[in-house]
Amino acid sequence: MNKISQNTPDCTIFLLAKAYQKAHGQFKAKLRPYNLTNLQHLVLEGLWIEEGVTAADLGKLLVMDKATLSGVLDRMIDSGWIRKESDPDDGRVLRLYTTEKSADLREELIALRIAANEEMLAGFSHEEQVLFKRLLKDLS
Amino acid sequence: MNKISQNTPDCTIFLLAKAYQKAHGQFKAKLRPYNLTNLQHLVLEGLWIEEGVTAADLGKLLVMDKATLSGVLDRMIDSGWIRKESDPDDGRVLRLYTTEKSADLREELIALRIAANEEMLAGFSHEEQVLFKRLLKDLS
DNA sequence: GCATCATCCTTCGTATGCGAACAATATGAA
DNA sequence: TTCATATTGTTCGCATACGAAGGATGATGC
Repeated sequence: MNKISQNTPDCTIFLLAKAYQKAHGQFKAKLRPYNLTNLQHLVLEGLWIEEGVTAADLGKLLVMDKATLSGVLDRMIDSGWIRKESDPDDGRVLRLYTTEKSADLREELIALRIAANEEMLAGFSHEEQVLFKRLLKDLS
Repeated sequence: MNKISQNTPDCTIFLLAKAYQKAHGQFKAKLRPYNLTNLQHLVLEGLWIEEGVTAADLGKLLVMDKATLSGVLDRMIDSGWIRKESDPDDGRVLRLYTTEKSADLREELIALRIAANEEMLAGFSHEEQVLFKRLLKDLS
């Protein structure tokens, strides 16, 4: 049991995965009362930046596979967070818009994301936080 | 499109998720020739540390949900990487062992993980690598 | 010895994540 | 114009993830 605690730290990918899983899980718990998943929240943040964005562009924005996005969008339409409109100029394109429901919760949900980020980094000094973000950005 | 590039960097959880996804995807590509998934590789590494480990203990070791692990183990048995044995002293317990197939590839697969880690961190200085690992460890 | 509780594993349901194939549509070259 | 090609979104298949419930088994208190 403690053998692995001497071994796995050499695997940074493992550490990265577990750090991600923990942060993801904590944010997930915060979102549960809203019946939103992490990915659905991310889609809303994307739409608040670019209302009427194309599904393809949103996928690029969020670095998300279009196959994954397709299902997420359908579920968000079913639960009333967003709506689709087909582009009049290009029959292939879907444009995405937020609904009143999401507009009403916008400030609350953005605050939730900010709080989740702060909680995750709470144990770090300011310098460590800046460095950590830079290192992560360099990796992506 | 560039609006989000000014915005998402404020979300460290997003950066963490994307860094994880990228590292995960690169390792996944390396494992494809072996018909192994990332999680299956991780299970093998766990078994090489503790042959005959309990499924429950392995889950704790790898910080993995037992529900997830159950399916992973079944697929690994089907593909001949591991085998199950029920504990003679405790009828609830399954003990996991590697097969010859995985023993034969052990050094190769461990080298693969080391290479994947080095590639991921190749852009960092030694100091940055050490610091990055420490920050990740602190998060988990 | 038995009822209660804890533990181990499985199964189910829902939601990613992503490669691959596909239909519908647009675009560009001949 | 028409055919080849590219793009958009959907669907399928497989593999995580994980909460929740359930069945089998062990341990504990009385």
